[in-house]
Amino acid sequence: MAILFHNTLTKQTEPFESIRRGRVTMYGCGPTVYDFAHIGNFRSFLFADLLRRYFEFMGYDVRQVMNITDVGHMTDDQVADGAGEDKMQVAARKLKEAKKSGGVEAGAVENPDDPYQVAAYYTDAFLEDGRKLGLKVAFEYPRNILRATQHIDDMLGLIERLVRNGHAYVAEDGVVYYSVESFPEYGRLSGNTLDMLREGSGGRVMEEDQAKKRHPSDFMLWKPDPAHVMKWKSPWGEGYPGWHIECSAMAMRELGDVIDIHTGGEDLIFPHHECEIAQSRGGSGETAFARVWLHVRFLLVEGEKMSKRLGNFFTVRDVLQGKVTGRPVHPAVLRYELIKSHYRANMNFTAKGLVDSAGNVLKLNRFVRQLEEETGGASVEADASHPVLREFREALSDDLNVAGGLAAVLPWSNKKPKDAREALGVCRSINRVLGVAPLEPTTFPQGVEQFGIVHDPAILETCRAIDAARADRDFQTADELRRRLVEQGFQVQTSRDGTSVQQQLA
RNA sequence: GGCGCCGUAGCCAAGCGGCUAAGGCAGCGGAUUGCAAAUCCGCCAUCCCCGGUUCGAAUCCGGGCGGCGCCUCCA
Repeated sequence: MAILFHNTLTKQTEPFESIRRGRVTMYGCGPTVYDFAHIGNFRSFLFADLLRRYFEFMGYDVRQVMNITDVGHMTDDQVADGAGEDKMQVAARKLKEAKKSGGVEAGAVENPDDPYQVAAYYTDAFLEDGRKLGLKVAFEYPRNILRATQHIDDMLGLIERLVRNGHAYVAEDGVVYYSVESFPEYGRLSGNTLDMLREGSGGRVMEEDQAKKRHPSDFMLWKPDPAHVMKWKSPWGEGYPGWHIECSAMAMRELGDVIDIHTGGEDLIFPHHECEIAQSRGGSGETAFARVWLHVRFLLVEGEKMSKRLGNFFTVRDVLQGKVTGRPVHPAVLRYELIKSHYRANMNFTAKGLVDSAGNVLKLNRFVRQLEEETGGASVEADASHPVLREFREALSDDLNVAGGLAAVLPWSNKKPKDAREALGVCRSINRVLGVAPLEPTTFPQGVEQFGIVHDPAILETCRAIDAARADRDFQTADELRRRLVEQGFQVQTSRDGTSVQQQLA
């Protein structure tokens, strides 16, 4: 069966064929660690995760690599390459403020002026969030998640090659620039042309800075700057790398000169990915860097662009702690919410959507739990021709149509299956991709409670009190106790068999 | 102004030229219940607009309109 993807590079939906049969190499742009990652970032990371799980589900041997940008790039790079304030310093200042106001636990970062400590703090936070949301690659750190600061040598090697073969030059200010005019295909990915870029740059960049470049779109590979907080020795003086070079250097180091798939948010198409292609191909001489480029659309929050000003800017921890719904959200619910719609359509993140997702996640888990009880947990490997598996596979094979896949699973899970063991096998197969029912025990060894099952003795005692009151026909007391449990975020079921509660997942 | 993606019910969303347009949430009616919740049964859209191709289009083509992104750091 054909696997189809909409390739940004060709602007067409085309059949996928990996470079090496049965193997896929994937590179995805990861987070910068100057702050906590937000849900928009995670939509993109989860897309890469889903893609990787899909290929594994299809029997491919997958190697997925992601970067962590822990080099402090500059706040005003757009005005003049390397201008403004170092983002690590901004992060340090914010951390100090947060420590004062108690926003960050004291001692979390001993010395905020040490950029490596700041980076380590936010890297840990990212990994923690990623693991909660079932991001497989987050469990492989430090393998497969590479930090830019650990790969300066790879970057220097690539820059050297680019200078040597004429794709890069040292300008009179000592900065090493990539010459976009040396690479005829610059602009192919984004649909830009050098002429258009030249015009478009008018009035937006500082003339004096541009004068040192051969073309306004030439971008920085290395900037000598001994005063910079994070700096490394190089043939062009002590300084720091440009922000595009890390991805090229690390992807090629880990995955080879040509990779199968490169992913990222749609905003990265230009300039970041355009520049990556230019650097990588300039260095390798290959006719491609990534054969397929996949880009995730932006996420909106309640119909609006997420911004700190509008107050609709949410980190993963904000959502999990209940900042959106008013009660804690189970990580599987957030995972489901962020993967349920097609990656090439804008998704609208809403409190209502989260609650809806919680309903579906609960339903799927209930279904799996029932099957486990019925079979004692013994599943039968489901035949690939099973209608649900087939539909699921076909939907995902069509440009990773998760919604279509869910459309096959949800109606099916509403009905009692004929063969429970086979059904359980189907669920387990599908869950290797979705990762929500349940959150896989292999990837969540500890720390995440079973879905909705309540162990709190005080709560269970209240349930017994309700039973007692109802037995006495003291309905006023029973109703009052029930009302309190509901207020605390529990779903309460009273029946002849006694009162039981389930934790709301969102 | 240039490049690209998207547009199916209140919300999410399937659909890839042909049975009465999946499914979920919400809503409504009913069963059940001390009352609820949960559960079960039933109801709930002609597919952004216009034109074309076709025996037949939500599905293909052309033109609009709308949303979003990029062209400047950003998933």
